[in-house]
Amino acid sequence: MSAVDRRKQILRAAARSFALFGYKATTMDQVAKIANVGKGTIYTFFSNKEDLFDEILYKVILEMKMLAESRIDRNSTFFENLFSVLDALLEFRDEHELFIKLSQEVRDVGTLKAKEGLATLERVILDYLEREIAMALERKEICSCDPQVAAFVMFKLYIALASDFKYVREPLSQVEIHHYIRMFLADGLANPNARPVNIPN
Amino acid sequence: MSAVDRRKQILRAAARSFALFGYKATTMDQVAKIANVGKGTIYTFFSNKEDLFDEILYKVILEMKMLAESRIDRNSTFFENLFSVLDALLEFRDEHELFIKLSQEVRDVGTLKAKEGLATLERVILDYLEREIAMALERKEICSCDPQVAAFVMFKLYIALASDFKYVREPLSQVEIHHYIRMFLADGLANPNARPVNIPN
Amino acid sequence: MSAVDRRKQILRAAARSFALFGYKATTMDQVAKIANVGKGTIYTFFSNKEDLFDEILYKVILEMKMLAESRIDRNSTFFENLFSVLDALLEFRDEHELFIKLSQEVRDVGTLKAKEGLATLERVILDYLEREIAMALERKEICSCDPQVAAFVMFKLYIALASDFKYVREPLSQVEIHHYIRMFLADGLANPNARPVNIPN
Amino acid sequence: MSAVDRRKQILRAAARSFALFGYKATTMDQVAKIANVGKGTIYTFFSNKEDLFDEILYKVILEMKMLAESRIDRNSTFFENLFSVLDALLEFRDEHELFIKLSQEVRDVGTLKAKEGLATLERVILDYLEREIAMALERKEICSCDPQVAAFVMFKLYIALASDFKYVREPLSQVEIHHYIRMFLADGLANPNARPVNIPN
DNA sequence: GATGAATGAGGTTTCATTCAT
DNA sequence: TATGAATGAAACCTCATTCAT
Repeated sequence: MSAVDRRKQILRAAARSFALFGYKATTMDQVAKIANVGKGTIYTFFSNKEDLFDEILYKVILEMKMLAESRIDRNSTFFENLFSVLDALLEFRDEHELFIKLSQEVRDVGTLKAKEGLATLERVILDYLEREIAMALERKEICSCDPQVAAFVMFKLYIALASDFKYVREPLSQVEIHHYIRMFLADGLANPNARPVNIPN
Repeated sequence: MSAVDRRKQILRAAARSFALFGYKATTMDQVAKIANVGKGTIYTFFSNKEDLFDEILYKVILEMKMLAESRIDRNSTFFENLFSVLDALLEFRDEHELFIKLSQEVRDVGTLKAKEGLATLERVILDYLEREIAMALERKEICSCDPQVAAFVMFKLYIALASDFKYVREPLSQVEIHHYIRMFLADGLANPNARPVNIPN
Repeated sequence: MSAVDRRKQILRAAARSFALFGYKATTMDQVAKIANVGKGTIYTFFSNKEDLFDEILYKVILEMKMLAESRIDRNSTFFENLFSVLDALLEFRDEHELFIKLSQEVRDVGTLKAKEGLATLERVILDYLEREIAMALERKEICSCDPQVAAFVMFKLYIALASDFKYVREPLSQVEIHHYIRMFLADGLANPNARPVNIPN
Repeated sequence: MSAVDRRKQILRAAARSFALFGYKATTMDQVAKIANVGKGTIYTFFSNKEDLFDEILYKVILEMKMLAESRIDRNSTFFENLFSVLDALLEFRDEHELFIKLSQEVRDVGTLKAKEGLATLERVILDYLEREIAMALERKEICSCDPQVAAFVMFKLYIALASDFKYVREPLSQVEIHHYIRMFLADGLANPNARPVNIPN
């Protein structure tokens, strides 16, 4: 196997383990076993556990950024863009979701550097959302609110439905997630005009 | 200092540390230092780390149960009751918030017993919410949706606003939280009739 | 209760626990509980665990010395004296046995001082036996052998029958012990003249 | 050094320390230091202290069983067989002696499993001896006695001479041990026909 | 003087990291 | 270069000893 393949395999294994068990509970032995490489091999590519973590973080940030930018169309409405990006995210859900969990476990990551890394990603996402929301406000597409709070709620709502939910009930399909985000974010629960959720299955 | 005070001090310190750093990352040395007691002292009150954790968990479950039951009025509407309980929870925010974080870190808690404890609490809350939502649906107070999803979203929305938010921005006041939950849950962002948030300060 | 009574109670409790569980496995909490006094009380009489141990040791040494001396009659034969002392020891078996165990656990006693204490007692007993055996040899009462080895075997044989045996089978009565010591020590297993053991029960 | 060598070194060090200081008083630090390995290295071969102890126990049980079976000859007399096994045991004295001590410290071993392990070994040895003694009784090779008591005394006598003795005096040679066991067990101290001990040295 | 809650040194065990092969 | 055995810092927990009541 090539060195590049090995590296990717380690990254994939680590991402999977970090997501499943968190930063502290992920042991290098576990990563090595999942990646099917020797433990020492990890250290030929990454100088330590934190570095490995950071690289995964950085990759996800980059992917998300590119993905979002490729979907935004300045001629579309806020909600059209939001749902377009949302659908793109959901297509790679398995991959990103692995990460999404980590943002909730910031507190477990011992080192300052890793903490900052996670904060960075969250900040990148929130900043982007805030700008979009601010623009939507100016165009009166959404009702008056603090863009910071709105962005944060969107972010958490997405994570809750796309990832957290399956830990307590059967996981939601892409269509269901899409629908519920529209229901809670756009229309409101008390809105009598809200369309009922149509679950295809 | 009296024994009861010491016990409380340890509980407070542990709750604080569990909430800040998670279960695994909380060391008994740390708890001892925060509580300003010797490490051994903790073990005179709690037989081990898990016991300490369980006691905090149990106390929170009890408090929340009592609090919710005291606020529900069967003659009031769903949203009236929801906001009444919400306000009660927010009054003790500092105390409960400590716990709320833990529910996000279930996966990091090593022992089965602790895991089950956390799952229990979340399940208690969700079950309660689902029943209330199902009743509201029958009375047509809210629009058609899966009560399980709606309950889950409410739960996560509360945690996001009351607790998570302050890790990225200035914390929200009780009034703001109240208002945003109404906005996202009841009225919807796209609703032109939604009242703007009035921050007293 | 008087201070002297308290002191005795602690000594008795400690002797019991040392004998049952050994030096290391005996905790001061345990001694306090058995003695029905506060843990701190022990430290008003004994400066530390080792001191408590030493005192018990010293007391037993004294008792045994006095007991042996009171039974020895220079006009009697070696075996008559041996069995006389033996019977005296067996009368206080419960009390002494508590100690006897300790001589086997010398290796568990962490501190040099305690180790030396135990060695002292064993040495006192062995020296006494050696002198008696040497005298018996001169009088041709017993067959040619190294008094050091003979003394040691006598000592161990006594402990084995009077104390160790009950950990694997039903404990032996005083009469049985007496008889078996005679059989193994004086007559020999292969001796056809040896009288069979008459167990009264 | 090879892994197998390291493993053996740890076993040897642990056996030595268990024998010298007992189970509780043997620290993993001590074993590591004696074995000249890092503390963690022990845990690459044995999952915990008890496992390390059990392995030593099991090995000794096996060795003793095989050794005894290889020496027993049904056409020989009881004492011939006894001394044959005895000599075989004495050849590996250093190795077995390490264990023998442990049988005296059963009471200090905290865990049930270890306790049972030690009891098992003692029981195996005693059962074997009892059967042999019962057969000897039927053939009138030895005088009337309880086989349980006789077996126990033989066991303790062997331990006393082969192991315990050197803690109070110069250790006995193989020939001396052989001779004294014959003297005390077969002939009796008071037997005028007993041959004097011939120490070759 | 008696007490037992409080303490921290020292025990077992885990795991990120190193390094000889 | 890839490996995994070896390592020791740091975690949890016990218990002899102290000291405020």
